Amino acid sequence: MPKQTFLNLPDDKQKRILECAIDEFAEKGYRAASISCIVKTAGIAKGSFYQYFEDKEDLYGFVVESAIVRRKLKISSDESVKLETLNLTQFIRVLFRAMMHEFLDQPKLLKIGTDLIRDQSAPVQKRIYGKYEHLQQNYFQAFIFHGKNQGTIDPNVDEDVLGNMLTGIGFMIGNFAAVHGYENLTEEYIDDIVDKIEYIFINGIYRSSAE
Amino acid sequence: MPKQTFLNLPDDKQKRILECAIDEFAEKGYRAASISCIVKTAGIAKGSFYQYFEDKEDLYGFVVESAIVRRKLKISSDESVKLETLNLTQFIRVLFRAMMHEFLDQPKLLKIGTDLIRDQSAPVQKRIYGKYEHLQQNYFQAFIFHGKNQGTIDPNVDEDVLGNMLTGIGFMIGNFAAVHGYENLTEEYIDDIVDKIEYIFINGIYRSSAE
Amino acid sequence: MPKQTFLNLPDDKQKRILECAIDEFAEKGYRAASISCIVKTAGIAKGSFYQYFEDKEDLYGFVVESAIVRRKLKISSDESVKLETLNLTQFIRVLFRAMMHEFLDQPKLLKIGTDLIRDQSAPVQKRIYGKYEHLQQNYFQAFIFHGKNQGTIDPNVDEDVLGNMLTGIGFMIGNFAAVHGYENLTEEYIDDIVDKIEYIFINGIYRSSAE
Amino acid sequence: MPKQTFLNLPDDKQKRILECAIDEFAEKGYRAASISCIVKTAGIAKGSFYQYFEDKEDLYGFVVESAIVRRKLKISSDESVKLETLNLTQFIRVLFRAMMHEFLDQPKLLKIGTDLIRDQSAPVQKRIYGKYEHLQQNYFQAFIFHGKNQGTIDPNVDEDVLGNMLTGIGFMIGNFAAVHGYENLTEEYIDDIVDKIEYIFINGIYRSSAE
DNA sequence: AATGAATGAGAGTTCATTCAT
DNA sequence: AATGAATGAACTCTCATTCAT
Repeated sequence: MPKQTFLNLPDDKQKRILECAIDEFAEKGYRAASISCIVKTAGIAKGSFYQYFEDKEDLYGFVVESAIVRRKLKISSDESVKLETLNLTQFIRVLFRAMMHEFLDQPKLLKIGTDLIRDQSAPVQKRIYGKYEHLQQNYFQAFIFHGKNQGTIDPNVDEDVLGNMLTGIGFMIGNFAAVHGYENLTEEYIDDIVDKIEYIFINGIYRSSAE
Repeated sequence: MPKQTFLNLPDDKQKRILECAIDEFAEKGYRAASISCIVKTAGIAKGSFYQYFEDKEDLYGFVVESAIVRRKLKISSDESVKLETLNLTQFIRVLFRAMMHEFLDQPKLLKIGTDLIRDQSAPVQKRIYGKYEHLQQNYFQAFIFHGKNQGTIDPNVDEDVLGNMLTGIGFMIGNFAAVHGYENLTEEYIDDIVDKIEYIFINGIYRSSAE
Repeated sequence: MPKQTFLNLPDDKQKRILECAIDEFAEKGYRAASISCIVKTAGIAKGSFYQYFEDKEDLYGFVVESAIVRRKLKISSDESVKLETLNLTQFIRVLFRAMMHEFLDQPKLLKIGTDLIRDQSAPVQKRIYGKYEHLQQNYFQAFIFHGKNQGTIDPNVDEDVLGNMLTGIGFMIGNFAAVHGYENLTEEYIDDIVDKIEYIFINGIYRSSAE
Repeated sequence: MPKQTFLNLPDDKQKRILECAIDEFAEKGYRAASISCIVKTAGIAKGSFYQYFEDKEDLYGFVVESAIVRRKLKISSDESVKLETLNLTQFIRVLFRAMMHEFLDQPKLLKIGTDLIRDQSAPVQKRIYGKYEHLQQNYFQAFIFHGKNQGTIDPNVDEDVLGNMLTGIGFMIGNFAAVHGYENLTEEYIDDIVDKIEYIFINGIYRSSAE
């Protein structure tokens, strides 16, 4: 929803402004983020900002949207073609790898995204969130449907619960990255985590003898 | 770290101030919370506030600390004694019920707690979080150790992964409550969710024939 | 004082710009009127505006001038020829009708005109007003001279006082229109008001026995 | 409607702030008046202003109210006692003298007052005006009723028209003062004007022979 | 110790005007 | 001549914090 003026800007300038905004919103959250700070970092006049965007909320919406778009692009361009051909184990590995890579590539966008999901007491976030809510668990819903259709996922498994567990794992990874540093999220480490998750999803958590 | 002046206050006054602060931080988050609002609600003078606490951050730290203290108390006094006697199914049900009940009893404290976990980029939160990080997943760690010791939980299950999945489910429930309202978190609904989670933890998510 | 560039413009474009400016100044007053708004409504570029006019004040002066010109045209073309042939009662009726009709025909110009008269403290208005002050009470001066020459108006009546009273009535009508809506300024209503004014101008305001 | 904080201020400080506000609103009108300018002139911090008043509109309302209060006080304390005992000629002289003196004493308040009456397109003025509208022509209504009851004013004279004519004369005097300077509004000049108005109200404006 | 008025930096936003194309 | 993006000063208003009583 930025104004046409913004869209007419040279790509690198658009990108520069967007990156500065992402940095600011990710670092400080919606409320504490400062337009003054953003324009200073981006090297534009404050008046210019208001020729690009309606107001702070408009910019925020744009940042959120761009986060979603980037996310979508990532998945679809990298994996979607082959998804049909994967068996379940491969599928889940691909999915979690993609998820985890997101934390490495776009940790700030994810920070903004989780803000959006959680801080719905703030009216602005609520409003923005309302627009994109339906895009939420698409990942996992798609994954679960796929598995059920393939006949590999147990149809008795509740979709919402499983979907939300996976969303929860997303938070877990983010938290891990935040605590241990993004540089520790190596490919190997990721695969190890995926193995462990997969183990639970295959075996449950109980001792065989206990069943 | 409130000043001695605060600790000298009569207990009910201390409590009143704390409750007002909790309300404010839970509702608006750290940044948007207003000292003016807190002192007005608590019925104290603004000047007095700064004789009780160093500054806004000092109060926030105090609120967080008290939240953690309360949380611990809750679990230990209610359930810990009997935990040893439960079998796994009962154990997990008790645990999730307790978790869910927390949302009903202390939604504000939980709001503050999750703020703390998530918003670690905000310098204040970072500082405060650093002090209490080690208190995090105690719940689930204890639960998993217990299960493994009992011989009911598969020792191959990774503790961190499972612990974080459960933490994730905590977020899920919180989100559900935030979206659908705390009044919809009935006992029945909770049990239904627990059943579904349990199903996954028992059976995994895959079709038996796929194993 | 628009620049030559403006005067070179096709008539309809000039007129369009003028009308938009009138609308804006009438609706919002000098200070609140927005150049951005005017250029958008008029469909010209903001840069062009500053090639037509020196600045906002320049446009305002042009609007005022054009308002005065229109006003003069109106009176002279409609009534002046016949004024000589009217008796006093007819004359005053014609005059007030004309005055009142002005509110119906040109409420915006009148709004601008009264702004000008009243707001002389604002430096811009002061400057502009200084140029056109002498054009003020021409209406009424002419009317009074005419009446005195005809021998119908008492030569002892002070011209300035009467002229200003009539100007005051102008404001009264404007206020009535503003409060009750221009659509309530019907012919019948106007005639009624004129009758009442006339009654006072004929009889004075005192009881006959009191004289 | 200022906050209690303002009312607790020492009288001279209250007065200083009020005077600065009057100066500003009178000089620039509601819209163009600047809070920054007022606080600088009054020598208070910007933050303090917002502890005294809700917002700009609140201050404006207070200024308007104080204008009305001053006006009322003036009349009632100076003249009201004796009004009953005056004959009409004396009465009208007293009234117009009072009116004219107002321009000398409070030209700024009158400027603000007429702003209020005229500029009802601005939502703020409209709102404030709505509150005090009923106080408007009280002067003149009282005067006319008094005269009619005394049997000195012709009951056929329309009250609204006469009232508005007198209001119009108020504007006239203001305009005269603005154009010729307040220093020219001497007692003698005032009496001269009153004589001329009175002449019209006694004799009407027409030549006796013309009736 | 308690009060609450005073402070001023900083927030988001607007707008007349300039300037590069 | 025409364009419309760029500019920055000025606006109203907020709020954590200090200070005088």
